[in-house]
Amino acid sequence: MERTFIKDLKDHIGEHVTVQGWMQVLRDQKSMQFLVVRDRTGAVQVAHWKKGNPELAEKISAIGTESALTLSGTVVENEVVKLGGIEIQLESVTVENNAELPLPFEPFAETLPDQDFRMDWRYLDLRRDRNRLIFEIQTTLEQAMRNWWIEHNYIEMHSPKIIGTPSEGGAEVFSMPYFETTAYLAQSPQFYKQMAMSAGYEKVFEIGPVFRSDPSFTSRHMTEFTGVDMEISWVESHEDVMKELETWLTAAYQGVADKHTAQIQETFGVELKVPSLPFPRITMAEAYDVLKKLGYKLPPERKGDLDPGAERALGAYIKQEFGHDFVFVTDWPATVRAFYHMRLADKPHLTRSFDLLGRGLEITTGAQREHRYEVLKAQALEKGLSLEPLQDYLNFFKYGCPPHGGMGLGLNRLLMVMLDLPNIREAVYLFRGPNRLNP
RNA sequence: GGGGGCGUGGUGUAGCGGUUCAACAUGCGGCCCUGUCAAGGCCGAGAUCGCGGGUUCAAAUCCCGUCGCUCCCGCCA
Repeated sequence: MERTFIKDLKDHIGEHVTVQGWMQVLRDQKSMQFLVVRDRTGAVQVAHWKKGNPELAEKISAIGTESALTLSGTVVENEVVKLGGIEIQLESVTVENNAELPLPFEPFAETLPDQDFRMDWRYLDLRRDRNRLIFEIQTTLEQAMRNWWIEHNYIEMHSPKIIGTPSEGGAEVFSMPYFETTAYLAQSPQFYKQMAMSAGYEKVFEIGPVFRSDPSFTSRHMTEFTGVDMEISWVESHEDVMKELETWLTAAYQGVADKHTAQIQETFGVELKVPSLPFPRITMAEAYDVLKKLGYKLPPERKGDLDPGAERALGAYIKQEFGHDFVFVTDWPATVRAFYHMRLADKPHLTRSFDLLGRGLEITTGAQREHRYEVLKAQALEKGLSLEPLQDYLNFFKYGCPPHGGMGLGLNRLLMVMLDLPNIREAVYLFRGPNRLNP
């Protein structure tokens, strides 16, 4: 038995074929039966005259919506058929199940079941073309990212996710028993990609899971998500990191655009635009001026930081002024940044760091790192961190670590921005949040 | 952790003190229909309106508590 994909049926007119897929609709009439069968490549109408084979007719009548089936028949052209002008005249069918669906499966429905309910039945929700397309796009996106890295001599790393010391110091770490001691789930590959700089790998990337124990109930947070990290050596400033990042991200967009532009327009109503280079850049000080001009009021306790509303306002401003979806906000105050961010030489209260906003959503944080052992130690102490648990990390910089920098990007957030998805739960295969561990 | 919103048949909604208030759509089951196509027509099953308490002659409807979901803020990617 050789399977034919539905998109290829037009090349098999008059031939006997076998098709495998799901039964989307059954129209069971007095003398005829019509099925719409869908596989990953499309949908086709299948017709059967009851009189010819009453036994088969009875079998067809019993097929439940969304049953998986293998069918064979002859492909015929028929311009009356609205679905592609062809149909299969059915000869036999094998049905894998007939159970009633717990949720409606309506490809054209305007209202979907509640988000939480759909997550309970995620494996059925994922069958919808729109959802499958998201993960086809994700696959293309990751491949384009990877192609670029490989062309530019990056080394891929897989750092451990079970770690002995919280990697960025906060309370937002998951801990777990680990034999006679306690282990933590990595909040980021931050320390390990910097270790690769000390190891002399010069340019590394990693795509891997990231765990955050934040009790965040928003449309853009998860307790486990896919992090995309890069780190490069011999940079002179965070500007070098931003240049690398924007070039790479543009290539990733190009990869998706080459393959999916039409589908994205059709399914998400979004015109996928490959961002132009360079991305707009704005210092935090300038951002404050813009926000003041826009009349956006930041609470005084923010102290040089932004809040989500300010980020959205900035994103809209950049879109209006520069026609760009992305903006780098640079030179963040040291008070709101991690201790390992390098400071500006002439303004030590500011860091050589940046966030990348996509359509007003924070998708990336990056910086040049402080690679000088003594300075790094001093900055850790200044933040009130104790050096002892950090010692393994600090040691990376003792024996000839080049100046370096890098960034971390949320893959799911990037998909949200790219496809204009309203909720990160749509941009992940299975959502994990404070109240969601199953399925 | 703080704040707002929502919880009505399988699913999505309407009703928001009494009077067709338990409805509509869809799905499901049955019957009808010579080719349908998001098919159509008729009939039917299916909800003590999240749960507990209170107010009232009367509660899906008002109040309190509780649980669940959701969004925003905090935190971040």
